[in-house]
Amino acid sequence: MVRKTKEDAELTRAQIIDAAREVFLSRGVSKTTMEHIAAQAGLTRGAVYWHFENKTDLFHAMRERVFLPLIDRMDDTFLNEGSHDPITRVENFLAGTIEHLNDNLETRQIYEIMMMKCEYVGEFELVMQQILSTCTSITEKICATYERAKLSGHLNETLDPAELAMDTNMFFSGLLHMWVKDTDGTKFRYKAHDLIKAHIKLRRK
Amino acid sequence: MVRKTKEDAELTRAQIIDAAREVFLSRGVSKTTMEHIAAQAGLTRGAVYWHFENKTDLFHAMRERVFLPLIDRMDDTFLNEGSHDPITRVENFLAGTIEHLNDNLETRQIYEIMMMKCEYVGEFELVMQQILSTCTSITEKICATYERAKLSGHLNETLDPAELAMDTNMFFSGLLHMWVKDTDGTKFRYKAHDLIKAHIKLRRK
DNA sequence: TTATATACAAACATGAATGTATGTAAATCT
DNA sequence: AGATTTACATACATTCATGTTTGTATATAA
Repeated sequence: MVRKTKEDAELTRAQIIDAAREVFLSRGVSKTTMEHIAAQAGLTRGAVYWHFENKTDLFHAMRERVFLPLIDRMDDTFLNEGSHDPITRVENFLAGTIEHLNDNLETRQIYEIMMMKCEYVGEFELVMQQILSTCTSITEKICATYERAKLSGHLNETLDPAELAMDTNMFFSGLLHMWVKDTDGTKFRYKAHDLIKAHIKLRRK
Repeated sequence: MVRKTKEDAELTRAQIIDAAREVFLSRGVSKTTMEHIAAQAGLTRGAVYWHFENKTDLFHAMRERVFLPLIDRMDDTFLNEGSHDPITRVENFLAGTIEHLNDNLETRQIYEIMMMKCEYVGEFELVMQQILSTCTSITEKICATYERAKLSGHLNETLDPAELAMDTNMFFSGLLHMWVKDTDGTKFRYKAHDLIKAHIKLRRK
């Protein structure tokens, strides 16, 4: 059996990405070979090399599955949830991200790979830069939201929106790391929502 | 030239660890070979294999140089700086850790390796567990300190020490990650102390 | 002072992993 | 219907890293 139809080929492509994710997760990106991935997908290296130039190419394909949607979701939460007050919108963004991780196996695994099973060296350093600038843009959006909260009187008026936004960003970054790294869920995952509530409570009037 | 004295051997051992750190940093742990390390140290693989069983063994030796002192420093800051009020002691711990990273090249590089140039797979998963439990113990110490602050009236009395401690822990974890990852220092490093001040300010009465 | 253990260097053997090249059957185009 | 791609599998060549073994000069111990 060879030469599938075009849709079939697209399907095996996705299948290879899924296989790569599984193997990356259990063996780490560096120690994963094309053979591992092919075997996990029930194919040979020939198929993998047909669809992807090399492991790096495959990694980026996997990553895009998650990080392009992330940007969209962020805008949605901040711009379209006009019914809640600004501080609640921030809270919903934080809680929603955690919920999304909780519900979505693919996203969760890719985050775990990127935080614990990947070395940011050479061409991967660009990825790290990209992550950092995503963080910066999140901070800016949170800052703008806190400023609106200040205007609408929902924010404790003794506090500075810019400082609060960066504090929230550090908090969230740390929370994400802990959440993802607590793979058995015994130490941090179950507290995540309470932590977010407590963090947000510090800001409310 | 062979067969050095016992002190000479101990010196080359340290030299190998230093070399490993440099190479781990630039090539990532997985892609580093014993040959790379030996060359960087001006030796052959024979020397490296004499002092260390394998790369993992060498990695752990490198890591211990930083993480054993860390535990000590933590106790010092929390227990012996009795002259300041509790909240200031927390602030000093946070700021002191950043300062230590700033001043100490070895520590900074090892943190960078552990956060960005290392895959936590197989035997390395234990290291991650260890890091997580260190975090938990930090939280506990911060919590105890906030509780003393509440008793001594330095803490805003509407706040819960346990919640605050976990919030501080997430904040600090995020800050450390950002600080280390901002390798050129243009995005986060220069703000670190202000971020800490702002974070602590939220807690003071 | 001689024997032995030490601190390495050099050589060897083995096992991957990679990328490419070739083969091939079926889908698609003309 | 025949020609040509496509979507893989298979085979090949090369490079590279590892671990081990052996060699050896010198500390150190007896």
